[in-house]
Amino acid sequence: MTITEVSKKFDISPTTLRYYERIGVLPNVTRTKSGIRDYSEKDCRWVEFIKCMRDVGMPIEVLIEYVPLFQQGDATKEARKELLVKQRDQLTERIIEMQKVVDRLNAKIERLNQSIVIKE
Amino acid sequence: MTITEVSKKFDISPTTLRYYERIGVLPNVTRTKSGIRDYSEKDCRWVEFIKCMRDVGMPIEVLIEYVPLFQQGDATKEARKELLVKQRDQLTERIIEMQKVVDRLNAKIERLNQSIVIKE
DNA sequence: TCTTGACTTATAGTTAACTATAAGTGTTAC
DNA sequence: GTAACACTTATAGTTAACTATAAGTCAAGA
Repeated sequence: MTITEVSKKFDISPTTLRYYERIGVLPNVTRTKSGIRDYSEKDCRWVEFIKCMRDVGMPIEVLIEYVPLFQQGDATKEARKELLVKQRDQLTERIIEMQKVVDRLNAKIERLNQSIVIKE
Repeated sequence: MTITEVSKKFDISPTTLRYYERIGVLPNVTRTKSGIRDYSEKDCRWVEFIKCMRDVGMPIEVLIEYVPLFQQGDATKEARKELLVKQRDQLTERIIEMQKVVDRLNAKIERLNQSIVIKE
């Protein structure tokens, strides 16, 4: 897959895809013999993973740490697990906080509903 | 309450508190006759609300829109309700997405756990 | 062959939301 | 009465994560 195809598929600009690769968040992408990026299945799975993690606010810093660990294979399993557990826990905490805010907004909305009804 | 007290209570710097007021995200704070900020109970409730909303990622833009609506009173109840409903829905969607990522991370962690156990 | 699109490096700009600095004045508590 | 804190306006800097521009090379399809 060319960079524009991947760009469309995941809605990430080619500039950003190159940027991700440059800063080490995307493992080196497969190239044609002439040097043009030719994203493999595996490359695409990485792109999707990065997008997914970025979309929920995982910092790029964390991904920059994770990628080389992954590439080093079995030796880094414990380290990767720790990183993932930490991120999962942080995400879980944020979900709980956000759910509380949803409840709070719902209470506000409910009060507005009631006073609107009374007025009519 | 002085600005430093409020700053400590909510863990927001005095600079940020003044900034919030300046951009219109915090309704004008009560002042002493000499002009020094003297946060009332109500002022504090606003600070807490703003902090809470910012903490879950609600954009300042949205709060800048909400505050004057609130100050205009009853006439803007419908508008405020719409704004709150929209924000609640966006928050809910983000929670769902984040929960999916938590599940995904859990699956990854589980796989790592298993392969670590097998190796031992 | 020529247009279109890919490549590179390097630098600079953008956005959101602060955060800091300066420079000068005013106020309050000990 | 003075040190510690508050105030103001204005401007500039910071951080994260892109996003854009330039300037020049290279390659593949109609």
